[in-house]
This record gives sequence, C-alpha cells and structure tokens, in this order.
Amino acid sequence: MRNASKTSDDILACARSLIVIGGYNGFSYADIAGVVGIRKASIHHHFPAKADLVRTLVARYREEAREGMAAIESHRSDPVEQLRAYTGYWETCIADATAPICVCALLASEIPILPDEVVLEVRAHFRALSAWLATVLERGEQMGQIDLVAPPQAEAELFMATVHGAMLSARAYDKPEMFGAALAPLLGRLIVQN
Amino acid sequence: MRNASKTSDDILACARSLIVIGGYNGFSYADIAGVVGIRKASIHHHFPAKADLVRTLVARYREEAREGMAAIESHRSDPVEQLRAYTGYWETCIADATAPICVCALLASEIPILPDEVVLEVRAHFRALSAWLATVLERGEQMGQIDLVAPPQAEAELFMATVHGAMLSARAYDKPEMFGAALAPLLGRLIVQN
DNA sequence: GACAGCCTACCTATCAGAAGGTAGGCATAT
DNA sequence: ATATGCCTACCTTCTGATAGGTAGGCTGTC
Repeated sequence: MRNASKTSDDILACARSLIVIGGYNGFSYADIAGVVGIRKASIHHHFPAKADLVRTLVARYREEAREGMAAIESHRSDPVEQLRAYTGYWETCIADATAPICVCALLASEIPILPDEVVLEVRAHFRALSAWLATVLERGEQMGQIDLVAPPQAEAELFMATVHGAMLSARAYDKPEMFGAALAPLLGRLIVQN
Repeated sequence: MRNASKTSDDILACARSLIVIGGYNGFSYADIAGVVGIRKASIHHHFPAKADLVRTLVARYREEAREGMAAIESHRSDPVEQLRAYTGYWETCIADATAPICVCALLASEIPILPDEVVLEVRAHFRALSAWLATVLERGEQMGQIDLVAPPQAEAELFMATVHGAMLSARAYDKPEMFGAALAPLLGRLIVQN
C-alpha cells in the first residue's frame, strides 16, 4: 500500500475493465464516476488528466504481468508447462470474461491516437512479453522439448502475435473457445512429440 | 457507378483512412467534413447516422477483400504463391502506410462498443477470410506443398490470427518490418522445403 | 415551351448531451 | 495548521444529430 489509496485503486480497476471493452476513447471519466460512486472531479484529484490515468493503469498492468511471468517461472520448471500455463491463463480469462482481451493488445491497435506516455508503456509491454517468451522457447529447445525453426526472439514474436490475434478472433466470432482453437496448431508444431 | 456519388465515395474513403488510425470512436463527422471539404450536415445527408457510414465502409472493404482474393486466385494457381501474395500485399500496405492495419482487425478489438450492424460485417469478414485461407491451405496440402498438422479450417484460423497479431506488433513497435518478421517462422513451418 | 412537382445535394443554424478539465469550498486525519 | 480526499459548481469544446432552407436538375403534363 505504498502509494495508492483504496479509491485510486478502485478507479484504476474500473478504468481497466472499461478500457478492455472499448479502448481509450471508449470510456469517460463520467463512466468511471458512475461505477466507483464518486464525482468526475474527484477522479481528476487522483489522476489530473486521462493520459495519467491510462499510463498508470498500463504500468500497473505491466507490473502484474511481470509478477505473472515470475510466478510461472517459479512454479514450473518445464518450458512446455510454462507455455501452457501462459496460454491457459488467458484461455480462462477469456472464457469467464474476467479479462476478455489483453489491455496492451487492444491499445496497440489505437496507438496513433494514444498519448505518447501510454504508447511507451504499451511498447514496453510488447518487448517484455516477447523477451520472456524468447527465454522460455530457447530453454525448451535446449532441453529438446520445443522445436524452433528460427531464432528464439523471432519465434517469440510469432508466438505473441498469434496470441494477440487469437484474442481478436475470439472477440470477432464471440466465441471464447476460438482463442485456444486458433493457438492449438501452433502449439502442436512447437511442442516436440514423443 | 451504380449507387454512389463522388462525394459519398470521398466520405467513405476519408472515413476509412481515419478509422484505421484510431478506431470507431477515433474520428468524428467534423474530421471528415474538414478533409472532404463539406459541412457536417452534408455527411448526414449521405449517411444518416455514424453506424450507417461505418457499416457501409466495412461492407465496401469486404467487397474489395473479395476482389483481392479473387484476383490472387485468378493470377496464381500455386497455393504457396497465393499465400505469399496475400501476406506480401499487407507487407507492402504496412510498409508504405497505405493501410497500416486491417480495418476489421482494428474494429474487432472494439466489438463490444460497436453498433450491431457493424459487428455483423466484421464477423462476416473474419469468416470469409478464414474460409478462403482454408481452401488455399487445403489445396497446398493436397499438392504436397504445405504441411498441415490440423484440419484446414483450424490452420486457417491460426494463420489469420497470426496475420492480425503481426499487424498489432508492427504498430506497437512502430516497425513495419515486424509484420513480415513475426509471420516468417509460421510460413517456414507451413511451406514444405525441397 | 412553360409550368408544376419532385428529387438530390448541399447549406446555415441550432440542439442536447457528453467530453475533459478547473476553481474553490469543506470536512477529516495527522 | 497542513495535507488529503471528496464535493459542488462551473467552463469550454466537441459530439452526433436535426430542422429548415436554397439551388439546380429531371420528368411529365398541358
């Protein structure tokens, strides 16, 4: 509880749930005020401008993502298991509508109209995620569990892009199961059969 | 020239170029009016509501996509060549910023806040594109040029998702070449080497 | 050929509501 | 007594949308 009050947390949580629905321009301070139960002006007290709110929101999202990756790293040592834990996490989120899509994937599509500060956070998330995936894939290859046809970083970019695209498909078809379905043939190729 | 005046065409073209920048809520009638050189009210004369404009815009986009697929089908008979023509098309569009992202991929991310009529068009595009990709992949497999590990339709969903995700990555990194780079390892796996 | 009737395309003017944001007041807690 | 958290009350600008009007072009009828 180092720098965040309860209300500020509520505002961020609410903004996140609204932003995954319709993006940066898809929600307003009034929407948040209605849900959290305070006035518009009070949100400005915590986050002077919308850009501050969203930058903080994405920064916190990234922190949680880091924690998630660390948790996977510490709970499972098997690279294939780690990959499955990652995709399984999203499969669950999308299925139960906890988080129907990755905040940064959605914001990436709107980058040209996003405040610079937010763009930097989104870009940093892409870099961090693909970097982690690259280490997992590389270790899997070294252990003979994963079959790569390109350098780990390139394979990681493919993997991340597929995950993001699968999120779009699940949304477009309005079929949560489409996420796992679109991903399956890639996992089938990556994972060495025995 | 069956049902569209010059001005109406201009409005649609302008709206499309604006929508790929920032999505449904990322542009306004005022923006279009400024570019096309008419008044806001005149746009309402052609398209009573914003939903009408965007539905028409996406419908036309889909028609062009159909023509594009037909053109690829008629100019090249080789499935691998057809796949490369498709990805190459987007590679060019993204590189020269003609169309930095697929209209429907972008709109898919905002589906929960889109008018129903628009959602139906976007969904139809996803279905049509994946269906076409499935036929290409299937024929490639039959000819021994493409290596599938799942049914053609499932592989098509993977391929489409990867293309869309790669568009997001190109945008997030602000590196057009990331589109082709993210796609390469998948093409490497799909295309049978000899 | 002239008139009426109707259509298309655009205009000005205006609207109500929502947007993000500001100024200043009043409690409570430290 | 100073800072925090939230409030009321505004403001400005933008949003999609409407009303009502004008100019010009067809078409049919007398």
